[in-house]
Amino acid sequence: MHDLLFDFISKYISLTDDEKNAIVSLDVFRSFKKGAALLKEGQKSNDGYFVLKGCIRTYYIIGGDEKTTAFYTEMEALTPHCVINKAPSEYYISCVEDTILIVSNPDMEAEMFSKFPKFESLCRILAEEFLAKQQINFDEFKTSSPEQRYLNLLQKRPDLIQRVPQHQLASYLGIKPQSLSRLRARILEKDKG
Amino acid sequence: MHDLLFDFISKYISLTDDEKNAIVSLDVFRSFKKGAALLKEGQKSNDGYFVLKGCIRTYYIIGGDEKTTAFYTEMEALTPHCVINKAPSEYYISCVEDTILIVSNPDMEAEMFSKFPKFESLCRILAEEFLAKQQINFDEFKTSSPEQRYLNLLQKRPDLIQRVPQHQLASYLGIKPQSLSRLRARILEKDKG
DNA sequence: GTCATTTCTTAACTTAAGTGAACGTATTTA
DNA sequence: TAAATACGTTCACTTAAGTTAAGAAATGAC
Repeated sequence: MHDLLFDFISKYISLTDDEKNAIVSLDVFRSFKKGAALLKEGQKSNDGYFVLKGCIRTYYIIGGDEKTTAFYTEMEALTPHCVINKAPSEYYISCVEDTILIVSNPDMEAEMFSKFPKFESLCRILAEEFLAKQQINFDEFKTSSPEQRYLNLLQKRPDLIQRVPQHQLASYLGIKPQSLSRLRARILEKDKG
Repeated sequence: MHDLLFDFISKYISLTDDEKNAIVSLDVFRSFKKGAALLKEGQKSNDGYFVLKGCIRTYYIIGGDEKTTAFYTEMEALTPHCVINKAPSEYYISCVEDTILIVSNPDMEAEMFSKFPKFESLCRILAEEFLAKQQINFDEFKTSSPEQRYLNLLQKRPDLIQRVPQHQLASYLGIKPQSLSRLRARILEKDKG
């Protein structure tokens, strides 16, 4: 379990045994059951998440129905907006599967950063990297049709299509569940013809 | 000009005169004319940008036409994807108006970070903040119709609608210029009725 | 100032997504 | 186990975006 994390970190910076021990001793590894709620609309929280195993999603409830906007899987990090702007959360976060997370908070991070400045470098690099990736995702979303977005997802994150219910995928693709059904039927029809 | 920058930074961290001088002596302030190209598809570059005054945009050329995906205005930073992944750029960057930028690169940043670790904190905080903001933008985009997105933009960045040509706004909203024209006519019609 | 180009709008037609409803099939849970 | 709920698909209909084309208005170049 810890090795998963350290292998990942080693791609960016090298850690001494001291530093590894410091992380482990923070005791931040947490397990959650499928469906568990991590954050609800209106709540304030300081918790940031890093997915070691499993899958979590963010969703809004708009006009009574769920709009899933993001999925975070292995080695992806999420700092909810409410942690940054210190306001009640606009959205929900819950577990799509049984999930193991690192749960951190700003105080803990500040302490780690002052003890081991290297960690702040790591966080900066990860944030910049994820930001650039996120921008590309957004660009692709804007410049393609729902059908293209689905086909793109099929290429880039085929696991998601297996792991996640259709109606959650639909809003992730910016459409209604019925439209996703139809669109998939359309694609199958094309492949046949 | 420098005050613009220092006032902005002072919201996050406090700088000594030494540190301010270090920034100024880097000599990173650059002026560009409207329409100037900062980066082209296929080019490699290490330059990151911070907008002091003016407006720049990123765009792709897909099937022969421009797809504008982002605008950066005063006090917004852009580290192009090609700087992060060290590959040729997928997109273009150019100036929408006469613009004054800070142009930085990883070597320069590394030097500043080691001399003044505070700058790395600043960059981490800005990246995390921008990432959370970006996520909210993306969420809003996914969960709304083109018309809602236009109305939303009218609320949140009314300046853009003045500063930027319609056809660039259209792709920024994820639609064709004709659809934006029609959509605006539809809104005007509603307001009248 | 004139010409050429780009930008914006309008219109008619095509295509695909939204909507509301029905139905079969899991999955829960009492 | 039975009833209830949630999920995915299909259908008919509505609405809005894409496409193609044409023309008016603004901008830029010479």
